[in-house]
This record gives sequence, structure tokens and C-alpha cells, in this order.
Amino acid sequence: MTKDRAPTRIQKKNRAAILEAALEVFSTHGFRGATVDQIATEAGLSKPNLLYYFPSKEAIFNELMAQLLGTWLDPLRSLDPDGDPMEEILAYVQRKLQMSRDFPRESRLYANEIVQGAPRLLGTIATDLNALVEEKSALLQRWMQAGKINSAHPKHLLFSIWSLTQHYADFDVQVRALMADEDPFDAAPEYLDTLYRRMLTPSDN
Amino acid sequence: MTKDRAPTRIQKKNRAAILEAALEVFSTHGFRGATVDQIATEAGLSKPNLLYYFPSKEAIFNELMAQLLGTWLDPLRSLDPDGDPMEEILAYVQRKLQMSRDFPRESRLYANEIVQGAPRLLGTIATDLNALVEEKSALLQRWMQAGKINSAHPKHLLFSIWSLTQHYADFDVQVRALMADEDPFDAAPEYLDTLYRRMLTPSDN
DNA sequence: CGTGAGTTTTACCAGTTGGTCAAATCAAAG
DNA sequence: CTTTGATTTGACCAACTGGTAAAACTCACG
Repeated sequence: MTKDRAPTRIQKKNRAAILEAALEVFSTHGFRGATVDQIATEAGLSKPNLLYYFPSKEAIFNELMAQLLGTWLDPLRSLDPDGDPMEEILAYVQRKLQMSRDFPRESRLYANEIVQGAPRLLGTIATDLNALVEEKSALLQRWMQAGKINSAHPKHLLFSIWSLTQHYADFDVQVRALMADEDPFDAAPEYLDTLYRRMLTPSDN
Repeated sequence: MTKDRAPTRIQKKNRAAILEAALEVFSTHGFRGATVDQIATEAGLSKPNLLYYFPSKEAIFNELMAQLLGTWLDPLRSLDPDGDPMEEILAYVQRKLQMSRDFPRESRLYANEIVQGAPRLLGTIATDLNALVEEKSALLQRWMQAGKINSAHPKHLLFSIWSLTQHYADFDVQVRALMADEDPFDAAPEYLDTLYRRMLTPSDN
């Protein structure tokens, strides 16, 4: 049994390799569609060797998810109440879009889990994410009432930002199949910037 | 072997029950995560009995997909070159949104397949869907050049419509978890109508 | 009613799944 | 260079997977 000592050099390397491999496999097959053998091979280990580092398939998945959720919500958390409303929101959109480009597997891992009903994640969503969303919705509403941005349902506004930005990661193969040689991420930043600018610029009345 | 006769009453009933069950199971677990046994039980049949009507798991999936794709693209197909541009687009958005509310499983089935790299669907996308998208992109561009709607990348415009509307089906559990008792589909139609109206109303210059 | 096609079931199979175990190997501190 | 804990492996298991074969049943139609 591995005791509660500081992790060995080998432990650090192998646990990292396993999580990297698990991200790859889980994000393209979902939890049930992924196999421990596949993850082990991808990580360059044998299956029993992998299970020496993690007690079960579900344990790998949970650690991966916990790690992901920590950083995944950072952009929303850093929506600054003291910044300029329009610029804060537009910057948030661009940051989310960049994350879709730079970490598409993380986005797909999350998408897979939600589309399939979030059986292993609903608790976290209903508590942690909900609290964050409530806080930021209230902030958006204050901005709207102050006339800094146009009025809109704040939660639907957040949903639309998630949806539009993560679409480029989650539906990547479709987007690329329909855009031929053009890189989707060339025009996407400007498109989304324009969309939210037009949507949120206060109409003078 | 079932010959090429007209389908029996029982055949009609059971094939329908199987496809209905398969939609339920495939849409919540993806292809690899779904099991034939699960589909059979859901359809009220034994596994061998199910395999009397369909030769394999993949055959069920393929028929389901073919059936889905036929109707799924109808709203886009019926985007009318002779209608009023703004109203045509807004009506398309609302129709897509209604489909997300009325047929969420179909949307999730499709989402599952795309998120996982569309291994069984990429051909269709690259040919059939691509042709349709090219046609409608050209139409949108004509409307833009005629000044009927604001300029924007036509393909990104289509992607955004798909993304925003299907989000309410694909991420249903998340959306509902974050909206408490409020029904997402109460405010969504107005939100999307406003969004695209502001986005596409020609700025006078 | 009986008869043959259409339908369902029981029993089965080979391959894969997540996971265990004890033995073998390795690494590093003394 | 040895000893002890960390690591890796091969053999294995029970449950499940997609799919098959043949016998048994059911149903409509003459």
C-alpha cells in the first residue's frame, strides 16, 4: 500500500501520464465508452500497473473532473465588478473562446458528461456552479439596471456565452468539415465580439 | 429470413419500439456506452428478439441517424430566399429552439456523435450538410450585401444559431440545475429573438 | 382446424470489461 | 552491494459484451 508520503518522482510522472491519457480517452468516448485498457496503453502502462496508481476507472475520472472544474470556471470568477461592464463581458467571451481553442479536450470531456445527464457531476453543478452563477447573474443585472449594458436575461446571457464559445471545441469536427480550409478560430473572435457588442450596447432611449 | 414483403403489423410495431428505445439509450450513453441488452429491455423485447429485427447494434444506430438527419435539417432547408430576410432568420431560430424543446433526445444523439468525433457520420456531414450550408451561406451573404441584414460571417452565423438553440437540449440538465424552478424555455425565445434582432438589424450608415 | 411463415425464447459462444493477486523486478538509501 | 520499499508484470476472474443456432411457439389464412 502506498503510504501518505511525498510522491516519488515516478509517482508524479505516471499519475500525470495517466491523467493526460484519461483526458484524451474520456473526452472522445465518454465515461462508459472509455476502457481502462485504452487509457493504460495511451499512458504507456499495463492495466494492472495503472490500477496501482488509481483504485478504479471512476477514481481517475473523478480526479480529472475535479482538476478540470477548478480551472474551467476561472474566467467567470474573474469577471470584475469594478471593471467596465462591456469590456469585462467581451473579455470574458474572448477568454472562453481561447480556452476552446487551447483546451478542446477539456471542453469535450465536460460536454460529454453534461449531454449524458451529468450522473457523476450534478451535485457539483447544483452547488458550486450554481452559487457562482447566482453571484455573477446579480452582477450582470446591476450593470443592466445602471444602464451600462442593454437588458437581457442574465442567466440566458451566460448560457449563450458558454454555448457559443464551447461550440468551437465540442463541435470541432463539424465546424471544420463545413469550413474547408478556413480556420474557424480566424473569424470567430471578431464574430463573437461583434455579436455581443451589438447585443449589449445600450440603445439610447 | 424476412423476405421483401410488406411489413407485418408486429414488425411495424416492434421496429418502431426498438428505434424509440434506441433513441433513448443512444442519446444518453453514446454509441459505445449503449448496450443492445439495454435497448432491448427498454423496447420490451429480449436481446435475440431485437436482433431478429435488426442485424446489429450498428444497423439500429445507422437507421436512427438516417431517419434523424432527414427531418433535422428541414428548418434550414426551408429558409426562403424570397421571404423577408430578418423574419426568415428569426423564424428559423425559433423553429430550431422549438425542436430543442420538443425533441431533445434527437439533439443529444447528434451532439453525442459529433462531440465524439462523428466517426459514423463524418461522410454525411462533409457532403450533404456541406452542400446545404454552402447554399444557405450564399443566400445569407446576398441578404447582407443587399443591406437587408447586418454583415457577419455567414457560416459563423449559422453555427451560432445551432449552438444557441441546441444548447437548451444538449445541456438541459445543467441549464435546469442553474435555473431552479424557472423553465428555461419561458425566456429563451425572447432572449434569442432579441439577440439576433440586435445583431442583424442593419446599422444605418 | 391445420399448416407454414412469422415470431420469440432458451441456451450458448467467444471476446472484452473492470479489477485482483502474488510473484518478480527495480531503485535508492545505508 | 545489500536490503527494503516502490514498481511492474503475468496469470487470472467473474460479469458483461455483441451476436448466433435451433428449438418452440403464435398467428393469420385457407
